[in-house]
Amino acid sequence: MRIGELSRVTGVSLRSLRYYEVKGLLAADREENGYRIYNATAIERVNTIQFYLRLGFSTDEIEGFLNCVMKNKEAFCEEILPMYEQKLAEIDRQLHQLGQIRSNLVERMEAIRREQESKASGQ
Amino acid sequence: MRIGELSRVTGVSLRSLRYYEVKGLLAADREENGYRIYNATAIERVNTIQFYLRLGFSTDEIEGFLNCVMKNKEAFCEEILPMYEQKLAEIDRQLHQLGQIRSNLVERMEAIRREQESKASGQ
DNA sequence: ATAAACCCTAACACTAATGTCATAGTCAAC
DNA sequence: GTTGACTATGACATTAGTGTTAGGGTTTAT
Repeated sequence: MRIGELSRVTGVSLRSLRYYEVKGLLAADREENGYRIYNATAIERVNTIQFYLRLGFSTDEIEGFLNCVMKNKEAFCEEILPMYEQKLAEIDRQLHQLGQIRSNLVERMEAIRREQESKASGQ
Repeated sequence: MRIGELSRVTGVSLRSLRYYEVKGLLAADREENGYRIYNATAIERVNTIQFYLRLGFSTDEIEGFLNCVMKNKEAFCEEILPMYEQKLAEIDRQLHQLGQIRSNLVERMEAIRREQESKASGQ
């Protein structure tokens, strides 16, 4: 199939499909005129790429285990679990940081509201 | 005081101080030779900018209320509480999204571990 | 008068996946 | 044989604050 069809079937833009090729995630043969041709397995491959992107993995990270998880079940790939653990730690760091910011925001908001009330009550 | 001293006192880089000027956050007079000169209030102003940046506000957002909060107490500025609420909502959206991703990660990790164990137990 | 420390502007880099546009070749259908 | 749909590559834009470098003036102290 050509790139337009692959885009329609997967819902991924032409731009992104070409980008995945540049990043080494998605190979394509070429017709004589230079058009990319994909075999049927490309659909699942693109879906898999999107799956990992939504999990917060970068294309560079995905490149490290995509071939393995496409050939085997995820659990068979030894490199995948450490990647998950590392990504989880990253997410937890971000959650912690956002939580800190949130606390500070809420604290300031409460202080402002207290000041406004004390002013309104003629205090 | 000149920019180098302001940088030393506040711990903010020259680059950032000049950037704040471009963004309209921090005005500076000029000596005849073109050097920026700041009055003493610039120190508190820079500290205030940093305070809001750490709360997750952008320079554009800070520009909207900085003059008011520098002249008055925060609670006096009517525009500030809606900004806080908006920022809090933003943070909560991000927290929610990160939480979703985290759940998916953990779920996948558990599934992988289960598969590996069932394989190891000769299942 | 020279070295060291200071200041100026302007510009590129960075992150990272995607959108968009420009220019152009190819192909199918009518 | 021309229109319209499809494809190709390449390049710039996006976010946003900061780092860094280049090239060039100024001030201060010795």
